[in-house]
Amino acid sequence: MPHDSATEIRILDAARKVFYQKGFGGARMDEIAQEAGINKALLHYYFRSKQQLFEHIFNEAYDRFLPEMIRVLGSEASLEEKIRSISLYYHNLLTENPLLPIFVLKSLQENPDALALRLGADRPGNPARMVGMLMRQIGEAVEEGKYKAMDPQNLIINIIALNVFPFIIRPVLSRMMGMKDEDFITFADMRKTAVPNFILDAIKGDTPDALPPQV
Amino acid sequence: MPHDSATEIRILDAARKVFYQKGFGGARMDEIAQEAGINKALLHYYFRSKQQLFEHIFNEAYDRFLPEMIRVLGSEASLEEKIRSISLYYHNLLTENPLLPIFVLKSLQENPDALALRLGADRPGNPARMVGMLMRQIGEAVEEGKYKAMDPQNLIINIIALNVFPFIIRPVLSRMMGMKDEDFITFADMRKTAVPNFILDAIKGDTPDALPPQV
DNA sequence: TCATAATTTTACCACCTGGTTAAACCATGC
DNA sequence: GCATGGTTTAACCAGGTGGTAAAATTATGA
Repeated sequence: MPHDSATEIRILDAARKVFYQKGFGGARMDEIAQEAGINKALLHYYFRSKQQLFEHIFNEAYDRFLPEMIRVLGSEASLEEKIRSISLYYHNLLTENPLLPIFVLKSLQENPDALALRLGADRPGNPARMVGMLMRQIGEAVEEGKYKAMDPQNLIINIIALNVFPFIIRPVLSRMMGMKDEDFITFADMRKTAVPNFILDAIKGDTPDALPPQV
Repeated sequence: MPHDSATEIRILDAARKVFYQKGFGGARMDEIAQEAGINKALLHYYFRSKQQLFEHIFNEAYDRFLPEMIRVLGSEASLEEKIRSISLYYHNLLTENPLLPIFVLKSLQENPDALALRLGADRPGNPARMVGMLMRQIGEAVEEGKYKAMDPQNLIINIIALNVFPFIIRPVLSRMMGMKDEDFITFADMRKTAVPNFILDAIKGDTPDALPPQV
């Protein structure tokens, strides 16, 4: 059982690169091998199958990006502080790993059930439980009259949407609005404060949630 | 050259279904043929190659969902009316075609350049031009003092993000937060008014865009 | 009715893909 | 040196993939 050998690290680096770009179905074992500077048989020597190699990469991503998020959500900070922290956190995470959102989405769509156990597991630090905590905090802040009445679940989705979406549609932005790489970086950088401001203004507003449409 | 024959329609229905679910790379010609109740050779008889069949489906999606959006953006309505209209429009579109966003994202990532010409073409009704018009309208409304100072591009991304994102992460919602199909429909239905209210409160708020983070 | 063209099927091919086998290579200890 | 065990490679295989050829079937019109 090899552990942390130079070869294994090179394989994981290559696999991460290829899987992130192409997803499970689109990735080719030969391409990963070539990217790692070895041949395909050796790849199977270290990781028995494509599936096992993929799971290494997916779990690694999961373990890398979740703990910090859980720390933020579970802290004693105020709602405003949390909203600002989450925005900064996503900004840093996605600037360093731009392909992460699409990778997760693709994986979840290609193989929904295999990942369900991981996401749904009822252990401490479980994301669902953390989201539940944040929802309670939102509910309390609303009852105290700090913010207008709203559905906590709705707010959480909005927070994540505003922070993650630009990275998901980055290719659209670059082709449709002619946004170059440096433009995107400037844009994303500006949003790391503009987004929490936008959210905080929204939840302080006076329009109740259930207002019917006027068009 | 066959046109609109019953077989061709069955093929397009089948291709739409399979391509939407699995993307270009994941789709199998045999599966499309079986779904259409014919065999693979006939598929190639109607559409010479997988690539051509795929482009039919992609262009069809593009032509179906864009004109109405352009009509909304190009109308004489006020900014508030447009924001409400866009939210309703996305809600209807994505409720009827839940797989559309992921299909577009996947396609754009798999084959970015082939679709660039379509998105970037400088013809009237070109999306980039419509977005430009909306950006000018936002800028004017801000100058009139109706809303706080903000970056128009930022607002457009926020509008789209809040409307589209829930449909993109629907699989996450169902597994992580235990949201059943009927729950999601209720949730999305509520958002079609909650989202424009959220946005309008946000842009009426008093926090300037450039406030530095406080955490 | 029957020739002609359009439609549909059967059988097939070349190529790619994940995975395996067996042999070769190489470090280590004696 | 050389035996041993972990590491790496070349060669290969079975199954699946997009695509094609040619025969069979069905519609069309004179």
